[in-house]
Amino acid sequence: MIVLFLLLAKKGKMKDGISKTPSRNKENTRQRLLDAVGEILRSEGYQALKVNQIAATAGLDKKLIYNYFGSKDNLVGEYINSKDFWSNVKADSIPADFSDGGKNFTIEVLLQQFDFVRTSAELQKVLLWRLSEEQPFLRLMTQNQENVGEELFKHVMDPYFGKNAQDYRAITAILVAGIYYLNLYASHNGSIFCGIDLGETAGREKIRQALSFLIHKTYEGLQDEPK
Amino acid sequence: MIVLFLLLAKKGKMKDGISKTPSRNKENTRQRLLDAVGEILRSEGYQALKVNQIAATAGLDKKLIYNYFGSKDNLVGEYINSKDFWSNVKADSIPADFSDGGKNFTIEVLLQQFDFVRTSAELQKVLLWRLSEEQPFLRLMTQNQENVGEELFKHVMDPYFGKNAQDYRAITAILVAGIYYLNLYASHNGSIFCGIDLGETAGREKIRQALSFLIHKTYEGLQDEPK
DNA sequence: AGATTAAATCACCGATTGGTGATATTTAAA
DNA sequence: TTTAAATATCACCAATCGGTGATTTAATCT
Repeated sequence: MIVLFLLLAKKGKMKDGISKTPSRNKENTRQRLLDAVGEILRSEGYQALKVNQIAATAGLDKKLIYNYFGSKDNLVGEYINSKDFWSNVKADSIPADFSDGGKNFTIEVLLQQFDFVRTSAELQKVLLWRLSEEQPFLRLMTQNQENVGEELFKHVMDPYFGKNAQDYRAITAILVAGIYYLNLYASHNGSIFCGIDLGETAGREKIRQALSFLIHKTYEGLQDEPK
Repeated sequence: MIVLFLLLAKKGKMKDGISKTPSRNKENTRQRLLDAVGEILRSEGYQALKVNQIAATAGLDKKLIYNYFGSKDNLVGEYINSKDFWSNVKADSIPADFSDGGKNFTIEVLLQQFDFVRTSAELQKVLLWRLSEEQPFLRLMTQNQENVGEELFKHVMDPYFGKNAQDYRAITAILVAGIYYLNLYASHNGSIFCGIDLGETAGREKIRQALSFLIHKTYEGLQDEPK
């Protein structure tokens, strides 16, 4: 009985008594390695993405990384490319009307982005990674992000703000950057920044109100004012 | 003649023909190790702060790190503690009058901070470090920063904004965080963020104007408006 | 000058890193 | 059933990591 179990287990036909996909399967193995990358990235960050670690997490031999992906960078790159981190920013994500120059849409996206970055360990790790290393696949991801944003700016905000379009972009740049940094900061250091406790609901609510306030004032003050 | 030169050089009494402090000097050696930490931090970042690397940069044996500091962390910690990264934010750094609730002072500090982070490789590396690892001496530095800011908020801005004090803090938190992130971003990734090129003078000028604009609007709109 | 002590170097340790050639095992085809 | 090919594992490599005991070198004191 025990022998039978071990035999089946070794054949990869069993897991908790339920048969699973055979382990000796190229596609399945590739996916397990890709999944391991995600798991490590989320839990420990890019620094922990070592070949041995990935293989151990996947429960496979590290040689397979080289067999199926050629290198660790290729494996990691394929994982990153398979993800779409900016889906919630896309114009078609929320079928809003842009008659207000995208004001409400912008507020919506910023607040949404604030919560998303806060709750997504993976995005946090990737953002940090992007600040720490220069990797081709990270460049690709960055280019992707810029393209998504450019589409919005060009068709919605630029026409609305006219000659002040660049000023509006600069403001959103600061706000988005602020959203990123605050969340990265809160995750690793004490969560108090400028006296605001980002670990508390009240503190985060203040940040949300501030974002909303700043966008409101921007749409008020930047529309007509020359220069 | 050659023998004499080698002898003197070996004795550490010569450098480019000029006598220097003797190499067999505890204080001097400690300082050389501390200096090496700074040099590596500025040029390669916290990830490169390995024991072997530090010793090699200082031109000394790594054993001395343990002899004089006990551990690498102690050495690095002593280096970090010896620095004051927030000198330009202190209230006494610029003897301004705060009759405007610190409005001009705030703008001044933010713009100054923007340039300082941009041009200081060391501060950038430390900020990144703080987002990546939890280290006791980084906690200390963070606490220091919070204390400096708290002093300003409590005595200058809080009284001015009254019940909206927390809202003002949230806004500055976003702006400061934005300043940090934008500069970190520009150093490692392509310098274009939200279509603003941070590598160009023009792009950075837009950011400065945006900071100034947002503070102006904040002082306008947050002073009287209830809630 | 010789002895004492502080300062610095050297040689080595076990663990971990990325990477590879040889080998074993399983599946599928003949 | 035998063979061939795909899949996965194993054993090992050189380089680097943090860390330490033994030793050598230089400065200081008598």
